[in-house]
Amino acid sequence: MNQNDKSSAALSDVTRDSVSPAVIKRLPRYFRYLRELLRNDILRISSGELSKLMHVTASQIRQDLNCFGGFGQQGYGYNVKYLYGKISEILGVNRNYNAIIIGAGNLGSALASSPIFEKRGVKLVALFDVNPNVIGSSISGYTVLPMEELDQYCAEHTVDIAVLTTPKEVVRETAEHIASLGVKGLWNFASTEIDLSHQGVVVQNVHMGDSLMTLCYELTQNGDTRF
Amino acid sequence: MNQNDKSSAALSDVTRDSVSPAVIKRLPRYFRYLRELLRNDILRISSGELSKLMHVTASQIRQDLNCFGGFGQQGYGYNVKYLYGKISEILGVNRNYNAIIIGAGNLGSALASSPIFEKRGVKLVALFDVNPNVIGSSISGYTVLPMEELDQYCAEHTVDIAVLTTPKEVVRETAEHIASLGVKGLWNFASTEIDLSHQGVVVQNVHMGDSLMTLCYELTQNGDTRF
DNA sequence: TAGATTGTTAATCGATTAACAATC
DNA sequence: TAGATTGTTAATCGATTAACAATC
Repeated sequence: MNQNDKSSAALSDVTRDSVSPAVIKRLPRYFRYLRELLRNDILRISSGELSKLMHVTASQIRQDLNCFGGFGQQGYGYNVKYLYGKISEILGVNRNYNAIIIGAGNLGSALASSPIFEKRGVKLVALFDVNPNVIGSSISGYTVLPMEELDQYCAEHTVDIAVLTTPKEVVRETAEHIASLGVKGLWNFASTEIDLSHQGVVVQNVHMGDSLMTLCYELTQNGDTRF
Repeated sequence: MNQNDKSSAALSDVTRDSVSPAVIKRLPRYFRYLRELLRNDILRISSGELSKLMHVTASQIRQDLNCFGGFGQQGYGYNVKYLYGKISEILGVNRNYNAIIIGAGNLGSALASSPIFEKRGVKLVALFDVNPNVIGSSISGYTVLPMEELDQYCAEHTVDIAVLTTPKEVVRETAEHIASLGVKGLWNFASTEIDLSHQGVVVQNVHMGDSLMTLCYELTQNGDTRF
């Protein structure tokens, strides 16, 4: 949307050069803050102002954004709408990726019912499960399909992302199966890590439990009058 | 459990000195792999073997573990059971922290029904919600309590961690309210970031959406024959 | 033009890796 | 003892911050 040819070409050139993982990990955070600014009708912001808001240095913001091109203007700052558009483009928000959920248990249902996909331009298209009690039931407007239909479904539809919310015991074989069907992205919620990079499949392992443990660690360090 | 006084004292000394954030973030991963080794009756491992398993350098493993003390033995390697115990201790797994969930919606229910707390030595003790349709219902054996009873509950019970699964619109005020009741740890699932470090409250913001966006970014970089 | 703020280079800081002496 | 592997120091690498010239 609203993209001019010149900067779009420049963008592709730059994004092909590998950008540091540290920078990439920060992009979604910029995306969130820019959206919030836009929601509050703030149309212009300097790296200095944004740095106060986000609690990072202005230097880091300018450095980060410049990995992808000169999105600002000297003496003015950044046009929030334009910058938001660029970050969205970089993150692939306007690519309309299709996602399926494998495992329509509690977590799968929670994800299906949440706006998490929609807000990031990802379209949830189907849910699958092995449990006969769940198959055929309706979750957030989706009829849960049996796993037996997965192959056919993937053959007939474009599926970019599979969300894995199966028990961890079966997640590795499920992942390999899905990869064999040509799905190129896995979003894995099982605590078992998956690596299919050798097959050209990108994986994000979520590990909510690690986050809980880090919290416990910090609690344990932090004063902790109970002990 | 099974802790000898000398090494325990040494441990406290070391943990008080601040360990680098990069190391801390890796601890839960060691915890996971060590548990898995133990489950497979592997009682001894060298940094070299563990490095192959975890796809990190042996040097990093030895460096990381040494932040907390000499847990290995030259010429032998590491005793898996002992090391697992030590990491557990560092992460506070045996401290029996109590947690409550605020917001018994889809995600809150999913967490309550999962073994995520139990596996890390955290005890879920109650769920709260504002929705009259949810209050009084039973989720995974817990009767959902009305938010009005939160203050009294926290006064009468020890609550270490509050899990925030409320809509993001109310998460900041909820967080401040909970902090005012003396709860020292927040596990926040709303996409709005919370910082209450000035009040001595530790917070882990989960941001599942950021993970999804990073996946989309990688998909976009990775070949991506659709475009 | 003068003021402001970016883009970018150089300096600093922290984290990772390599190497090896200590030691089981 | 000889072999293996840790603990630890030193070297490298990458990421962050500071500084300032370019420029709107």
